[in-house]
Amino acid sequence: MTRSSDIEAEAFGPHDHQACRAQALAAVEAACAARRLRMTPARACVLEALLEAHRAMTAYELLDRLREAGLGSQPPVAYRALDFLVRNGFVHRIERLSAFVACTHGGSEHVAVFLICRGCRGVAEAVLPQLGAGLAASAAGQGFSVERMVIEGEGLCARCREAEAA
Amino acid sequence: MTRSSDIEAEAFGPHDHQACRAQALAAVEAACAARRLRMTPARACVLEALLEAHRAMTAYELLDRLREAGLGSQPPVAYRALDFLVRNGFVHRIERLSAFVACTHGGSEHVAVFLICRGCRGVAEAVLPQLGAGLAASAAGQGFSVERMVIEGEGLCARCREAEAA
DNA sequence: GGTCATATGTTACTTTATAACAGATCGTGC
DNA sequence: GCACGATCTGTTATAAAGTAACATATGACC
Ligand SMILES: [Zn+2]
Ligand SMILES: [Zn+2]
Ligand SMILES: [Zn+2]
Ligand SMILES: [Zn+2]
Repeated sequence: MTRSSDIEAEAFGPHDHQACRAQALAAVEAACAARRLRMTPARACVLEALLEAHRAMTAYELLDRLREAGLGSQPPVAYRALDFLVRNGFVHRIERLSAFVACTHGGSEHVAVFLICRGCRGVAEAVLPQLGAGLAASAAGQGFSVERMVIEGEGLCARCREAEAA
Repeated sequence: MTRSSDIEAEAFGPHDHQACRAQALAAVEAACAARRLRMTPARACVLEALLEAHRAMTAYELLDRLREAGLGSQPPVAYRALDFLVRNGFVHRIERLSAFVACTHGGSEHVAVFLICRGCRGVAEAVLPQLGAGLAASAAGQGFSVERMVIEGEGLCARCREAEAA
Protein backbone atom coordinates (compact mmCIF):
# COMPACT_ATOMS: atom_id res chain seq x y z
CA MET A 1 0.00 0.00 0.00
CA THR A 2 1.31 3.41 -0.93
CA ARG A 3 0.64 6.46 1.17
CA SER A 4 -0.66 9.01 -1.27
CA SER A 5 1.58 11.75 0.04
CA ASP A 6 4.74 9.79 -0.73
CA ILE A 7 6.60 9.44 -3.94
CA GLU A 8 5.84 6.04 -5.32
CA ALA A 9 8.83 3.81 -5.09
CA GLU A 10 7.20 1.15 -7.29
CA ALA A 11 7.53 3.21 -10.42
CA PHE A 12 11.26 2.61 -10.39
CA GLY A 13 11.19 -0.94 -9.12
CA PRO A 14 9.31 -4.24 -9.34
CA HIS A 15 5.68 -4.23 -8.27
CA ASP A 16 2.44 -6.07 -8.94
CA HIS A 17 1.95 -4.39 -12.25
CA GLN A 18 -1.04 -6.51 -13.23
CA ALA A 19 -2.91 -5.30 -10.16
CA CYS A 20 -1.65 -1.75 -10.62
CA ARG A 21 -3.05 -1.65 -14.16
CA ALA A 22 -6.34 -3.27 -13.26
CA GLN A 23 -6.89 -0.90 -10.38
CA ALA A 24 -6.17 2.19 -12.45
CA LEU A 25 -8.42 0.99 -15.26
CA ALA A 26 -11.26 0.29 -12.83
CA ALA A 27 -10.92 3.77 -11.35
CA VAL A 28 -11.13 5.35 -14.79
CA GLU A 29 -14.13 3.26 -15.77
CA ALA A 30 -15.89 4.26 -12.57
CA ALA A 31 -15.12 7.92 -13.18
CA CYS A 32 -16.44 7.72 -16.73
CA ALA A 33 -19.69 6.12 -15.57
CA ALA A 34 -20.12 8.71 -12.84
CA ARG A 35 -19.35 11.67 -15.09
CA ARG A 36 -21.08 10.44 -18.27
CA LEU A 37 -17.85 10.34 -20.23
CA ARG A 38 -17.45 8.18 -23.32
CA MET A 39 -14.52 5.80 -23.17
CA THR A 40 -14.32 5.06 -26.87
CA PRO A 41 -12.04 2.41 -28.43
CA ALA A 42 -9.35 4.88 -29.42
CA ARG A 43 -9.29 6.46 -25.97
CA ALA A 44 -9.21 3.07 -24.28
CA CYS A 45 -6.39 1.93 -26.54
CA VAL A 46 -4.27 4.93 -25.60
CA LEU A 47 -5.00 4.59 -21.91
CA GLU A 48 -4.25 0.87 -21.91
CA ALA A 49 -0.98 1.39 -23.74
CA LEU A 50 0.07 3.93 -21.13
CA LEU A 51 -1.02 1.76 -18.22
CA GLU A 52 0.80 -1.22 -19.62
CA ALA A 53 4.00 0.66 -20.39
CA HIS A 54 4.07 2.37 -17.01
CA ARG A 55 6.33 5.02 -18.46
CA ALA A 56 6.00 8.19 -20.51
CA MET A 57 5.09 7.70 -24.17
CA THR A 58 4.99 10.27 -26.94
CA ALA A 59 1.88 10.99 -28.96
CA TYR A 60 3.48 9.30 -31.95
CA GLU A 61 4.37 6.15 -30.04
CA LEU A 62 0.73 6.00 -29.01
CA LEU A 63 -0.35 6.65 -32.57
CA ASP A 64 1.63 3.54 -33.56
CA ARG A 65 -0.46 1.53 -31.12
CA LEU A 66 -3.64 2.97 -32.53
CA ARG A 67 -2.50 2.12 -36.02
CA GLU A 68 -1.67 -1.47 -35.03
CA ALA A 69 -5.11 -1.76 -33.48
CA GLY A 70 -6.73 -0.40 -36.63
CA LEU A 71 -8.08 2.59 -34.77
CA GLY A 72 -6.54 5.41 -36.76
CA SER A 73 -3.33 6.43 -38.37
CA GLN A 74 -3.22 10.22 -38.43
CA PRO A 75 -1.83 12.45 -35.66
CA PRO A 76 -5.13 14.08 -34.73
CA VAL A 77 -6.48 10.68 -33.69
CA ALA A 78 -3.81 10.34 -31.03
CA TYR A 79 -3.94 13.98 -29.98
CA ARG A 80 -7.72 13.90 -29.60
CA ALA A 81 -7.63 10.81 -27.44
CA LEU A 82 -4.88 12.36 -25.33
CA ASP A 83 -6.78 15.61 -25.05
CA PHE A 84 -9.76 13.77 -23.62
CA LEU A 85 -7.65 11.75 -21.20
CA VAL A 86 -5.66 14.76 -20.00
CA ARG A 87 -8.74 17.02 -19.71
CA ASN A 88 -10.40 14.47 -17.50
CA GLY A 89 -7.36 13.80 -15.36
CA PHE A 90 -6.72 10.20 -16.44
CA VAL A 91 -3.40 11.01 -18.06
CA HIS A 92 -0.78 13.65 -17.37
CA ARG A 93 1.37 15.42 -19.88
CA ILE A 94 5.05 15.51 -18.93
CA GLU A 95 6.18 18.87 -20.28
CA ARG A 96 9.84 18.10 -19.98
CA LEU A 97 9.47 15.11 -22.31
CA SER A 98 6.63 16.22 -24.57
CA ALA A 99 5.13 12.91 -23.55
CA PHE A 100 2.28 11.40 -21.59
CA VAL A 101 1.87 9.10 -18.61
CA ALA A 102 -1.19 7.43 -17.05
CA CYS A 103 -2.31 8.93 -13.77
CA THR A 104 -1.98 6.65 -10.77
CA HIS A 105 -4.49 8.56 -8.66
CA GLY A 106 -7.86 7.69 -10.06
CA GLY A 107 -8.80 10.85 -11.87
CA SER A 108 -9.60 12.98 -8.85
CA GLU A 109 -8.41 16.58 -8.82
CA HIS A 110 -4.81 16.84 -7.66
CA VAL A 111 -1.51 18.63 -8.19
CA ALA A 112 0.95 16.01 -9.30
CA VAL A 113 4.70 15.96 -8.95
CA PHE A 114 6.79 13.86 -11.31
CA LEU A 115 10.22 12.35 -11.01
CA ILE A 116 11.66 11.60 -14.40
CA CYS A 117 14.63 9.26 -14.76
CA ARG A 118 16.80 10.26 -17.69
CA GLY A 119 18.32 6.79 -17.64
CA CYS A 120 15.35 4.43 -17.94
CA ARG A 121 12.77 7.08 -18.86
CA GLY A 122 10.61 5.90 -15.96
CA VAL A 123 8.23 8.42 -14.40
CA ALA A 124 7.04 8.34 -10.79
CA GLU A 125 4.02 10.37 -9.77
CA ALA A 126 3.59 11.80 -6.32
CA VAL A 127 0.98 13.94 -4.71
CA LEU A 128 2.55 16.41 -2.32
CA PRO A 129 -0.32 18.77 -1.48
CA GLN A 130 1.74 21.17 0.63
CA LEU A 131 4.04 21.83 -2.30
CA GLY A 132 1.33 23.01 -4.63
CA ALA A 133 -0.49 24.84 -1.89
CA GLY A 134 2.65 26.76 -0.93
CA LEU A 135 3.26 27.99 -4.43
CA ALA A 136 -0.38 28.84 -5.03
CA ALA A 137 -0.39 30.88 -1.83
CA SER A 138 2.78 32.80 -2.76
CA ALA A 139 1.31 33.54 -6.16
CA ALA A 140 -2.04 34.63 -4.77
CA GLY A 141 -0.17 37.12 -2.58
CA GLN A 142 0.84 38.87 -5.80
CA GLY A 143 -2.62 38.74 -7.31
CA PHE A 144 -1.76 35.83 -9.57
CA SER A 145 -4.22 32.94 -9.72
CA VAL A 146 -2.67 29.59 -10.59
CA GLU A 147 -4.88 27.36 -12.68
CA ARG A 148 -2.45 24.64 -13.56
CA MET A 149 0.82 23.56 -12.03
CA VAL A 150 3.78 21.79 -13.58
CA ILE A 151 6.27 20.26 -11.15
CA GLU A 152 8.85 17.93 -12.62
CA GLY A 153 12.18 16.72 -11.27
CA GLU A 154 14.63 15.22 -13.71
CA GLY A 155 17.50 13.03 -12.61
CA LEU A 156 18.46 9.44 -12.00
CA CYS A 157 16.61 6.70 -10.16
CA ALA A 158 18.56 4.53 -7.74
CA ARG A 159 19.06 1.72 -10.22
CA CYS A 160 20.22 3.95 -13.06
CA ARG A 161 22.58 5.84 -10.80
CA GLU A 162 24.27 2.58 -9.84
CA ALA A 163 24.46 1.56 -13.47
CA GLU A 164 26.02 4.90 -14.42
CA ALA A 165 28.57 4.74 -11.62
CA ALA A 166 29.72 1.35 -12.83
CA MET B 1 14.29 46.36 -4.18
CA THR B 2 12.93 42.86 -4.42
CA ARG B 3 13.51 40.27 -1.76
CA SER B 4 14.83 37.29 -3.61
CA SER B 5 12.50 34.86 -1.87
CA ASP B 6 9.41 36.63 -3.14
CA ILE B 7 7.67 36.36 -6.44
CA GLU B 8 8.48 39.45 -8.41
CA ALA B 9 5.48 41.64 -8.73
CA GLU B 10 7.18 43.84 -11.33
CA ALA B 11 7.02 41.22 -14.00
CA PHE B 12 3.28 41.81 -14.27
CA GLY B 13 3.28 45.52 -13.70
CA PRO B 14 5.14 48.73 -14.50
CA HIS B 15 8.72 48.96 -13.30
CA ASP B 16 11.98 50.67 -14.18
CA HIS B 17 12.64 48.40 -17.06
CA GLN B 18 15.66 50.33 -18.29
CA ALA B 19 17.39 49.76 -14.96
CA CYS B 20 16.15 46.18 -14.79
CA ARG B 21 17.72 45.41 -18.17
CA ALA B 22 20.96 47.20 -17.44
CA GLN B 23 21.37 45.43 -14.14
CA ALA B 24 20.76 42.00 -15.59
CA LEU B 25 23.14 42.65 -18.47
CA ALA B 26 25.86 43.83 -16.09
CA ALA B 27 25.46 40.71 -13.99
CA VAL B 28 25.84 38.49 -17.04
CA GLU B 29 28.88 40.39 -18.26
CA ALA B 30 30.49 40.05 -14.85
CA ALA B 31 29.75 36.33 -14.77
CA CYS B 32 31.23 35.87 -18.25
CA ALA B 33 34.40 37.67 -17.25
CA ALA B 34 34.71 35.67 -14.05
CA ARG B 35 34.09 32.33 -15.72
CA ARG B 36 35.94 32.93 -18.99
CA LEU B 37 32.83 32.64 -21.09
CA ARG B 38 32.58 34.16 -24.53
CA MET B 39 29.65 36.49 -25.00
CA THR B 40 29.61 36.48 -28.79
CA PRO B 41 27.40 38.76 -30.93
CA ALA B 42 24.76 36.09 -31.55
CA ARG B 43 24.55 35.21 -27.87
CA ALA B 44 24.37 38.87 -26.87
CA CYS B 45 21.66 39.52 -29.43
CA VAL B 46 19.50 36.72 -28.04
CA LEU B 47 20.06 37.78 -24.45
CA GLU B 48 19.30 41.43 -25.20
CA ALA B 49 16.12 40.52 -27.04
CA LEU B 50 14.95 38.51 -24.04
CA LEU B 51 15.90 41.23 -21.56
CA GLU B 52 14.14 43.86 -23.60
CA ALA B 53 10.99 41.82 -24.14
CA HIS B 54 10.75 40.78 -20.48
CA ARG B 55 8.57 37.87 -21.51
CA ALA B 56 9.00 34.38 -22.89
CA MET B 57 10.07 34.16 -26.52
CA THR B 58 10.31 31.11 -28.74
CA ALA B 59 13.51 30.05 -30.44
CA TYR B 60 12.05 31.11 -33.77
CA GLU B 61 11.07 34.57 -32.55
CA LEU B 62 14.66 34.95 -31.40
CA LEU B 63 15.90 33.65 -34.71
CA ASP B 64 13.97 36.47 -36.38
CA ARG B 65 15.93 38.93 -34.27
CA LEU B 66 19.20 37.30 -35.24
CA ARG B 67 18.23 37.45 -38.88
CA GLU B 68 17.33 41.14 -38.63
CA ALA B 69 20.69 41.77 -37.01
CA GLY B 70 22.46 39.86 -39.77
CA LEU B 71 23.73 37.28 -37.31
CA GLY B 72 22.28 34.13 -38.76
CA SER B 73 19.17 32.79 -40.30
CA GLN B 74 19.05 29.05 -39.64
CA PRO B 75 17.53 27.37 -36.57
CA PRO B 76 20.80 25.99 -35.19
CA VAL B 77 22.10 29.54 -34.76
CA ALA B 78 19.31 30.35 -32.34
CA TYR B 79 19.41 26.99 -30.60
CA ARG B 80 23.16 27.19 -30.08
CA ALA B 81 22.97 30.64 -28.56
CA LEU B 82 20.13 29.51 -26.32
CA ASP B 83 22.01 26.39 -25.34
CA PHE B 84 24.93 28.51 -24.15
CA LEU B 85 22.71 30.93 -22.26
CA VAL B 86 20.68 28.18 -20.59
CA ARG B 87 23.72 26.05 -19.72
CA ASN B 88 25.28 29.00 -17.98
CA GLY B 89 22.15 30.03 -16.14
CA PHE B 90 21.52 33.34 -17.94
CA VAL B 91 18.29 32.20 -19.52
CA HIS B 92 15.64 29.70 -18.47
CA ARG B 93 13.60 27.47 -20.70
CA ILE B 94 9.89 27.54 -19.90
CA GLU B 95 8.82 23.98 -20.62
CA ARG B 96 5.14 24.75 -20.64
CA LEU B 97 5.61 27.25 -23.47
CA SER B 98 8.56 25.73 -25.35
CA ALA B 99 10.01 29.20 -24.92
CA PHE B 100 12.77 31.06 -23.16
CA VAL B 101 13.06 33.90 -20.66
CA ALA B 102 16.02 35.87 -19.31
CA CYS B 103 16.98 35.04 -15.75
CA THR B 104 16.50 37.84 -13.27
CA HIS B 105 18.92 36.41 -10.72
CA GLY B 106 22.34 37.03 -12.09
CA GLY B 107 23.40 33.61 -13.21
CA SER B 108 24.04 32.11 -9.80
CA GLU B 109 22.88 28.55 -9.18
CA HIS B 110 19.22 28.45 -8.17
CA VAL B 111 15.98 26.54 -8.51
CA ALA B 112 13.57 28.89 -10.18
CA VAL B 113 9.80 28.98 -10.01
CA PHE B 114 7.82 30.58 -12.82
CA LEU B 115 4.38 32.10 -12.96
CA ILE B 116 3.10 32.19 -16.50
CA CYS B 117 0.15 34.40 -17.41
CA ARG B 118 -1.89 32.86 -20.20
CA GLY B 119 -3.40 36.29 -20.88
CA CYS B 120 -0.42 38.56 -21.49
CA ARG B 121 2.20 35.78 -21.76
CA GLY B 122 4.23 37.51 -19.04
CA VAL B 123 6.52 35.34 -16.93
CA ALA B 124 7.55 36.10 -13.36
CA GLU B 125 10.50 34.32 -11.84
CA ALA B 126 10.79 33.57 -8.17
CA VAL B 127 13.35 31.78 -6.09
CA LEU B 128 11.66 29.81 -3.35
CA PRO B 129 14.47 27.66 -1.97
CA GLN B 130 12.35 25.67 0.45
CA LEU B 131 10.15 24.47 -2.39
CA GLY B 132 12.93 22.88 -4.37
CA ALA B 133 14.65 21.60 -1.27
CA GLY B 134 11.47 19.89 -0.07
CA LEU B 135 10.99 18.03 -3.32
CA ALA B 136 14.64 17.08 -3.61
CA ALA B 137 14.51 15.66 -0.09
CA SER B 138 11.37 13.60 -0.79
CA ALA B 139 12.97 12.25 -3.92
CA ALA B 140 16.24 11.45 -2.21
CA GLY B 141 14.27 9.40 0.32
CA GLN B 142 13.39 7.08 -2.56
CA GLY B 143 16.92 6.92 -3.91
CA PHE B 144 16.16 9.35 -6.70
CA SER B 145 18.66 12.16 -7.26
CA VAL B 146 17.17 15.28 -8.82
CA GLU B 147 19.50 17.10 -11.19
CA ARG B 148 17.12 19.60 -12.66
CA MET B 149 13.79 20.93 -11.48
CA VAL B 150 10.90 22.40 -13.43
CA ILE B 151 8.32 24.32 -11.44
CA GLU B 152 5.80 26.34 -13.42
CA GLY B 153 2.41 27.73 -12.47
CA GLU B 154 0.09 28.74 -15.28
CA GLY B 155 -2.82 31.10 -14.73
CA LEU B 156 -3.80 34.73 -14.85
CA CYS B 157 -2.04 37.78 -13.47
CA ALA B 158 -4.07 40.35 -11.60
CA ARG B 159 -4.46 42.64 -14.58
CA CYS B 160 -5.50 39.91 -17.01
CA ARG B 161 -7.97 38.47 -14.54
CA GLU B 162 -9.69 41.84 -14.29
CA ALA B 163 -9.72 42.16 -18.05
CA GLU B 164 -11.24 38.70 -18.42
CA ALA B 165 -13.91 39.35 -15.82
CA ALA B 166 -15.01 42.46 -17.70
C1' DG C 1 52.66 30.43 -36.62
C1' DG C 2 51.04 25.76 -35.27
C1' DT C 3 47.49 23.55 -32.98
C1' DC C 4 43.59 22.36 -30.27
C1' DA C 5 39.20 23.77 -28.61
C1' DT C 6 35.38 26.42 -29.44
C1' DA C 7 32.16 28.83 -32.32
C1' DT C 8 29.69 29.59 -36.86
C1' DG C 9 27.29 28.59 -41.41
C1' DT C 10 24.49 25.69 -43.89
C1' DT C 11 21.81 21.75 -45.63
C1' DA C 12 18.71 18.60 -44.71
C1' DC C 13 15.77 16.30 -41.76
C1' DT C 14 12.96 14.59 -37.62
C1' DT C 15 9.64 15.21 -34.16
C1' DT C 16 5.73 17.44 -32.24
C1' DA C 17 1.34 19.63 -32.88
C1' DT C 18 -2.77 21.93 -35.08
C1' DA C 19 -6.25 23.89 -38.48
C1' DA C 20 -9.96 22.82 -41.15
C1' DC C 21 -13.71 20.34 -42.87
C1' DA C 22 -16.45 16.35 -44.24
C1' DG C 23 -18.74 12.38 -42.44
C1' DA C 24 -20.26 9.13 -38.74
C1' DT C 25 -22.32 8.05 -34.34
C1' DC C 26 -24.67 8.88 -29.95
C1' DG C 27 -28.25 10.31 -26.74
C1' DT C 28 -32.53 12.57 -26.28
C1' DG C 29 -37.22 13.94 -27.10
C1' DC C 30 -41.03 13.29 -29.74
C1' DG D 1 -38.84 4.98 -35.50
C1' DC D 2 -36.65 9.23 -36.48
C1' DA D 3 -35.29 14.15 -36.26
C1' DC D 4 -31.94 16.81 -33.91
C1' DG D 5 -27.90 18.76 -31.80
C1' DA D 6 -23.75 17.34 -29.70
C1' DT D 7 -19.90 14.75 -29.87
C1' DC D 8 -16.62 11.85 -32.02
C1' DT D 9 -13.97 10.21 -36.19
C1' DG D 10 -11.28 10.32 -40.69
C1' DT D 11 -8.36 12.76 -43.57
C1' DT D 12 -5.55 16.29 -45.82
C1' DA D 13 -2.46 19.55 -45.31
C1' DT D 14 0.61 22.44 -42.82
C1' DA D 15 2.79 24.77 -38.93
C1' DA D 16 6.06 24.87 -35.16
C1' DA D 17 9.92 23.07 -32.58
C1' DG D 18 14.26 20.82 -32.53
C1' DT D 19 18.56 18.20 -34.24
C1' DA D 20 22.30 15.58 -36.95
C1' DA D 21 26.05 16.19 -39.59
C1' DC D 22 29.80 18.33 -41.68
C1' DA D 23 32.55 22.08 -43.54
C1' DT D 24 34.63 26.45 -42.24
C1' DA D 25 36.26 30.05 -39.24
C1' DT D 26 37.99 32.09 -35.08
C1' DG D 27 40.27 32.39 -30.50
C1' DA D 28 43.53 31.13 -26.92
C1' DC D 29 47.81 29.35 -25.91
C1' DC D 30 52.34 28.03 -26.34
ZN1 LIG E 1 -2.16 11.95 -11.23
ZN1 LIG F 1 16.09 4.95 -14.10
ZN1 LIG G 1 16.78 32.47 -12.75
ZN1 LIG H 1 -1.36 38.76 -17.65
